[in-house]
Amino acid sequence: MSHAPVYDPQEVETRWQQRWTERHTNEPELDRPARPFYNLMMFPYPSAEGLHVGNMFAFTGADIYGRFQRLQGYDVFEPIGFDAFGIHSENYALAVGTNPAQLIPRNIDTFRRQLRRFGGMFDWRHELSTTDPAYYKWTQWLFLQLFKANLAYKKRAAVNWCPKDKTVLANEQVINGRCERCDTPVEQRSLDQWFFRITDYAERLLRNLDTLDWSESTLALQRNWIGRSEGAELVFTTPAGQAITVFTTRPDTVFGATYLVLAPEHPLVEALTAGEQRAAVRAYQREVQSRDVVARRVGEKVKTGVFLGSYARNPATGEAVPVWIADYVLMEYGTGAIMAVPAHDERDHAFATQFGLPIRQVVQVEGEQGAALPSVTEDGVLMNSGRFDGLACREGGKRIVAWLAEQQVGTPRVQYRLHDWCISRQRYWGPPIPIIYCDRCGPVPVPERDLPVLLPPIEDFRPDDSGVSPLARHTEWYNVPCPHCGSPGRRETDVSDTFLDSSWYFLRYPSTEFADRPFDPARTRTWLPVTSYIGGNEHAVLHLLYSRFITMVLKEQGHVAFEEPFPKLRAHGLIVKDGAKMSKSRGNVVIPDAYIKQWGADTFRMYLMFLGPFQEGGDFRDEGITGVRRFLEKVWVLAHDAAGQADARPPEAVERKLHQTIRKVTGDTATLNYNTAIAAMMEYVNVLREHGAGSGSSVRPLVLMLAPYAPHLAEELWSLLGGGDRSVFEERWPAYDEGLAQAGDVEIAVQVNGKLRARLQLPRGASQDDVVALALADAGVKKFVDGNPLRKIVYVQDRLVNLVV
RNA sequence: GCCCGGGUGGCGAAAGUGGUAGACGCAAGGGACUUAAAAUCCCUUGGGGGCAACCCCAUGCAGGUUCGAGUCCUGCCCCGGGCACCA
Repeated sequence: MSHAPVYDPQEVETRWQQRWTERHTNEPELDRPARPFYNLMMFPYPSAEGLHVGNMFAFTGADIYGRFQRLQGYDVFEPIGFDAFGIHSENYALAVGTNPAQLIPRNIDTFRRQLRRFGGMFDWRHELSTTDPAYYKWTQWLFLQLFKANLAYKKRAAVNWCPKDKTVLANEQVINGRCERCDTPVEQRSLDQWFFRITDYAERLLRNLDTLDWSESTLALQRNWIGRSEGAELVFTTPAGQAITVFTTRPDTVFGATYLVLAPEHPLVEALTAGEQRAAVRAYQREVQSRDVVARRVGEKVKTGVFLGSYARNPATGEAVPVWIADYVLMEYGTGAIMAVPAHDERDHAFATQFGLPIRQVVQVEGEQGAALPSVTEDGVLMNSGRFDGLACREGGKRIVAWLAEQQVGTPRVQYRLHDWCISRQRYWGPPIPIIYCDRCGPVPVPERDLPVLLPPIEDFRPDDSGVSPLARHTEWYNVPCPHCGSPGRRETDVSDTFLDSSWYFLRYPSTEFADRPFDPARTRTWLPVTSYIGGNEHAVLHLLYSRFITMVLKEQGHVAFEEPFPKLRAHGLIVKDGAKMSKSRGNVVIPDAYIKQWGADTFRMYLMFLGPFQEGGDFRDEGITGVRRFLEKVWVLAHDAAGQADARPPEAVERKLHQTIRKVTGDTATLNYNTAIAAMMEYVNVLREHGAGSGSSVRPLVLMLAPYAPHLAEELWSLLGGGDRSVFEERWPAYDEGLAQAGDVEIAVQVNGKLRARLQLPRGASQDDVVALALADAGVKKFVDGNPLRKIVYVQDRLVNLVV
């Protein structure tokens, strides 16, 4: 009969959260840590709705890992902050008609309260927000470093434009080619925008991936995004001598190139258009432009295009092939021009069929017959290709490029899908790009001593029809003297992309108290690169790629000593609701507050982790939560009972299970298999209860193992079991003894012809002869052996024996 | 279309290198305690057959390798996520 008091999670949890704050439990020594461990999780964007279950799932998983490492004896630094700039905040602010500068602090307050309540091991001394001038001063500084290194440049690029709202739209604000607010069809506009030369680093970004300990899924996403392809640039020449350079990954098929297609924006279009085609070409260019940036890509794949009225010479065949423009060729990739091989490319085939262009087969694939078959495989043999006939595609391609290179009309070439990073946003809610335009000096960087360029607190932050940021209306702010020559200048009015804010926040955390430097060299040496990064694959490409790029640049400039910020990264799974991603529009977003109130943070944390494998995610259903709560109550009672008893050595069966459990939980926690670690602890509790109850020596290790998962409860029970005033997180993770974990008896499966027929309970280490003899003596086995001679015996020590007859 | 994950009981899920499928939990059914209910505790629970001890069938589908396949190989189907006219 237990005399344990009632488990009241609210009371226990608030009490321990207070103590953690008072005693600075979660604040490691940053300057002289013995064993630094930087435990990073992806900082949230503080939405008005508050932290949702998806955030909590991610943070809990990362927090368990941090707490586990702390119990291993590391000085764990687990910071948190807020990614509070950006279009989401701004759109919400527009919707409610309040300046985001007023809204964001409120949202952050809510998040801070929720993050404390769930029991994260956060070092709040080092909280940061990207909207804090003390932070974005250094975001602007970062821009200046790239500018000075000639890695930032300005270029005209298309943006989405809503003609009714007269504003620039982000891609995510365009729904089916229409403005998400007013449903007006969106157009393209060309604006001068700032870009970072991330493509200069494409090869390094790709190659380094092989050295990183990352989730396979994240690596794959990043490799695809960088999108390396090998091919060649080939030159087609017009009778007038104009060279049209195309990029192809299949130079082996050049003999089948029966026409050329340029992107409608290609600079040569004007010069290549014959007089009689002028009107049609203009009309087509206008039509393409009238579509938004998104529709150009995801629109129907019906091929459209116009003949320019001119021809160019195929460098391989010497024949004149017609030159077209079509929107299926993109200016941003390759050279903006392609040679079309309709016999072996689906898109070219569709286009050629539609416009009656010739199709010539140049690859024969074994087993495939017929000239009209568009085969894109590489394991074919060349045909209709002059002296290259009969060569395998790969080999033939190489020789054709070499041959064309001799004539100066071919070069091997590697292409990346990755584009330069456009960081300009014609918006209000971001860090102003620190550039001043001067008529005499051109674009002049704001001197570092003048940073930050403060975002002015303006009344009307609505984007307007000028196509420039609302900041342009703030004349006091906008008009400044040129830092070079002092003549009247104008500020850059675009702000930078939020991804720039988040591309370096991990460098800032250990150094938040330094106002005069972005990151302190000594602190950075101690704490970086990040020891463990846990986050979702929604950031697999943009954030994780930009952070790597920025770190490479900082390394080159001597600001940091490493070029990969996250040597170890694990992607967690997605929490879905009723089989679908949670989103405001679906109305299936789960807010954790009510669950924490009803069940307590410890129960809710464990429930989220018990739902399924952390790295796979799962469907949120609240039915199972009661099982976790029951488990914690059992632990509560066991600990209270044990606290009142003499500390006896547990019975053998309990001791064995204990050591097996420590082994299992240690391994599973280290590999983020939290669901099975929890199951193992449940099994152990079941065994303890079967043996009546536990003593201190059998319950204390359980409390330690539970601590990362249910930190408040563990603290409470640890102090009850003699921990005194010390936090359980000052203790060490329990060790297991392999000998004690080994079972005395084992169950050996007996199979006849691979089918299970009996099980034998035997002492560990029984010999094959003994096992076979005992197996043959078993009535059930005898029946199936049926007097036949044994043809073969398969014996696996302490596991099974298979008798083959 | 391409690239990643997945498909196992009523449900969430377990099964180091091929070796006793379904641990752990939920739900459900039965029982104990109770005036009663809740809570708690005990038992049952993949499907089928048999009074039984046992037997047969079962890890998306179809083949294959093996003494033995949820696990490996080949070809499909379905679901989730990412990219998407990238030449």
